[in-house]
Amino acid sequence: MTVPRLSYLNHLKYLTSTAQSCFDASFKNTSLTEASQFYSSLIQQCNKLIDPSLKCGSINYGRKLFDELPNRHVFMWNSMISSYISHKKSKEGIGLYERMVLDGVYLDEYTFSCVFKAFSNLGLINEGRRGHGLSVVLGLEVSNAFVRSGLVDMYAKFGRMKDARLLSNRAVDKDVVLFMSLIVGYSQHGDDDLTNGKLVHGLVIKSGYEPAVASQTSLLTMYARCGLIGDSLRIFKRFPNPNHVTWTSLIVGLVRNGREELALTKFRIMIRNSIIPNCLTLSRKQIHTMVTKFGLDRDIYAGAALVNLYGKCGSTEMASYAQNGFGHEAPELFNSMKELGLEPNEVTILSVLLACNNSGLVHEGCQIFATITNNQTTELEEAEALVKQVGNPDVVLWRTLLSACKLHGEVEMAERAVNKFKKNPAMSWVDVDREVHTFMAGDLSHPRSREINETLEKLIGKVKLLGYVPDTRFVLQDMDEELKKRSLYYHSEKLAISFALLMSSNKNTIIRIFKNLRVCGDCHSWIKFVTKVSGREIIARDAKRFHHFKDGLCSCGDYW
DNA sequence: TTAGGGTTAG
Repeated sequence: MTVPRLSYLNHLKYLTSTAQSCFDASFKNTSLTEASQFYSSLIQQCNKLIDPSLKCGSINYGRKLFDELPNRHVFMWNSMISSYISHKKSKEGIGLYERMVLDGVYLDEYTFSCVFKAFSNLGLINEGRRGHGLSVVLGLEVSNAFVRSGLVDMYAKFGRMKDARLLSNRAVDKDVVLFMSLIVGYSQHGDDDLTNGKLVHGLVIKSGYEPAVASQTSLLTMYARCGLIGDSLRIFKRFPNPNHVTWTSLIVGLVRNGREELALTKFRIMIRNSIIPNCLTLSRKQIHTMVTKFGLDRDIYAGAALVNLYGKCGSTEMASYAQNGFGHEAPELFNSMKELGLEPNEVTILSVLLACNNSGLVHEGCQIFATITNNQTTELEEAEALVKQVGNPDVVLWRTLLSACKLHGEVEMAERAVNKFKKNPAMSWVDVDREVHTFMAGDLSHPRSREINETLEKLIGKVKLLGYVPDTRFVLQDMDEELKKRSLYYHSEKLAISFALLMSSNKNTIIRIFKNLRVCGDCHSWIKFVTKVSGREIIARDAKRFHHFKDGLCSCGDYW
């Protein structure tokens, strides 16, 4: 049979209606095979017409054709849905999927293999589960690898690694796509799932997919995020030609695990190997000269990172860099960014204000704040509303708001902000032999608590001889003077430092501690004395900035 | 003859 030449849409209409009548006829007709063959060839022609219009990106035109067709084959529904999803229109894709369900269109494995992605894109977990149920009822979860990996990926994206794992266990024929979804899931949500992550790695090795470069980098990231940087390094060594993404993943992993110096070394090796870093590598590495050398100072992220140099980097080298008044460059850089027509975002503004604050550039800080706000009070109210909108605002957000209130004398709002974060208990972390130990004030839970307290008492005795006087102004609770002194002695940072001193006698090893809140004035003075009596360097990163204590002095110049 | 995963940032 020849198909008459008609306009595009009419042609499609003709094809589909012919297909439908042919399909209807096939039930009455004795020549069923012939009819169904003709039917499929017609449907193919239809999709050949409709699919390219979707693939070329003219999705609206494709939809128009789709809507006007008298009969739509499941191919067309699927093409339409997958086009929506790949064009970042998951909502529309799901809309069509739901219409298919309501209209009683027969859903097939192609429908499900793309629709789960739309659920995870939109964070629709309940709808996703319902879709999962439907695929089970239709027998597609079991029979089709595409459907299954779509489901595993969806659960992994939702962070429901247990469900993802359960589903993948059921798959007899695990393929590389399934493994990738699992590995990426574990690397992003798997802080408590290291055993499973390792297990998956084992399975990947067994199934022969290990050499795939992409999954290797994911493995590297997975181990780094779980704190096993040694394993990341081992994986990295096996790369014959690591690219800039691989390098960046390793460097970011090292920084995350507190190995800044090694990260810097790796960064230098990377440059020596002629791997050009991009703004992502640099925004972590935070190296000013590199940023300007590669012309990346126009990039807003690199710019923000550059300005943020103060707050984040824990390496001695960077600290001394910061001490040389680098903070003065922050406002200049900020202004040149604006001159270039780059709109600063909230991170840029926060960073530049932080840098001004750290360098005592009050005037510059106020000026910058003024340029971004016309009506300051209203802006502050908006800021407060914004903070409240954030699902679970953390202490950093509230503190940012608080500093803004301070700047504008907004006492009432400041009180509200203070009330939100004061509940956070003070905690300190210390890294000893690549293991992180956590301490809270008066903490007796550490297995070596008794020895830690002995070390601490001895230290207090020694520093008192050098002139340390407990400053009880930093105890806010209402109690008698002696008790106040005792409570100061057991602040979390004092416990963490005592533990580090107990564990390592090597004078060259720098002690690094982290604290979730700001270091208090008494501890600050105490730590300065401790560097004198122990001859050790101590680096403390608190919630606000970074303090480098050495020979009885601190890099912040007692201004923080 | 319509389908699935992919590492890095403040």
